Amino acid sequence: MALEIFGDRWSLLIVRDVMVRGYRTFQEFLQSGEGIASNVLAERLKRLRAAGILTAQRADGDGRKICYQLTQKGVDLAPAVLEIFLWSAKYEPTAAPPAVVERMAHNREQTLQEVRRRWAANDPTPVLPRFGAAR
Amino acid sequence: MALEIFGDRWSLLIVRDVMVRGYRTFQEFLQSGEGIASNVLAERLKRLRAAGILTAQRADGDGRKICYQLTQKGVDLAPAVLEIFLWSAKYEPTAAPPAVVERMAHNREQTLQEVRRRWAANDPTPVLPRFGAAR
DNA sequence: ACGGGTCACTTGCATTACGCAATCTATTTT
DNA sequence: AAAATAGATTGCGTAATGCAAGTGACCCGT
Repeated sequence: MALEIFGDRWSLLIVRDVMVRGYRTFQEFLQSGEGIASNVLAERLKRLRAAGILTAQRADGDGRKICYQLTQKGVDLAPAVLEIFLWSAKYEPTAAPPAVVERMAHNREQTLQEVRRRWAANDPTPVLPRFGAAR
Repeated sequence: MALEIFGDRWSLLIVRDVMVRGYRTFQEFLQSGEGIASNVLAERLKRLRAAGILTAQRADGDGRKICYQLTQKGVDLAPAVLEIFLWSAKYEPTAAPPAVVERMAHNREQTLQEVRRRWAANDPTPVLPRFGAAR
């Protein structure tokens, strides 16, 4: 059940960060406040690419940066990520404002549409603002 | 994002097994074909109970067996489990018949209702028959 | 009521994964 | 050219995992 890929503490978190927080680069993932180690991050990014969930390319304008993006397979995880987020919001203390959670819970399809739209448009604007999204 | 609880290879698999395959006992989990080790299984069951996702009680009729059940918090994971299952069915080889997957994808709410109904009625009949559910 | 089997774990131990800090190479900035 | 930055990689100690064997409680047929 996909747990060969997501059966660890970090993979889904990375997917979520690129999906709803608009993260693109190694540094952004590293400094996301979750505390992943750099070697583990490198290994997970490699694995997510191998699994066809992320793609990577050098950023134009800065040849050092590598720009990670979701594939179709990756963005198709949006419903799962959303449901996990909603469950977490219900049962765990979260920094996300209740109003935002409420809106996402009642407009799931609209929220997903928005995620897909931003993905298709390569729009890195966060779906969830900076308040810690889903801890 | 709940990954302190599910950030491992086995926890969600256990939840799925009790949720849709009707598993209740240690032996059933152990022999589910996934290959979890008994010490790890014991530890995960303990953790899921501590997290308030499972409860345990001795089976009436056999004082050796311990009957694990989902809590409300546990059954509320159904949407997330369903979405992960659908994603897996789409992108991984699965033993589940395409017709079944199709039906679940198009009748999500009905499928979830059925899971909740069986949970409320304490009905261990598998939602997914024996074909390997969601590998 | 005794012996064998079942059930839910535990224990011991080798292997693997992880967290952390330091280091490396390529590229960009000053 | 020198310093800084980005994306990793390496070394190492600790924690988690897999595997086989063992433990104690309980059931069942004789």
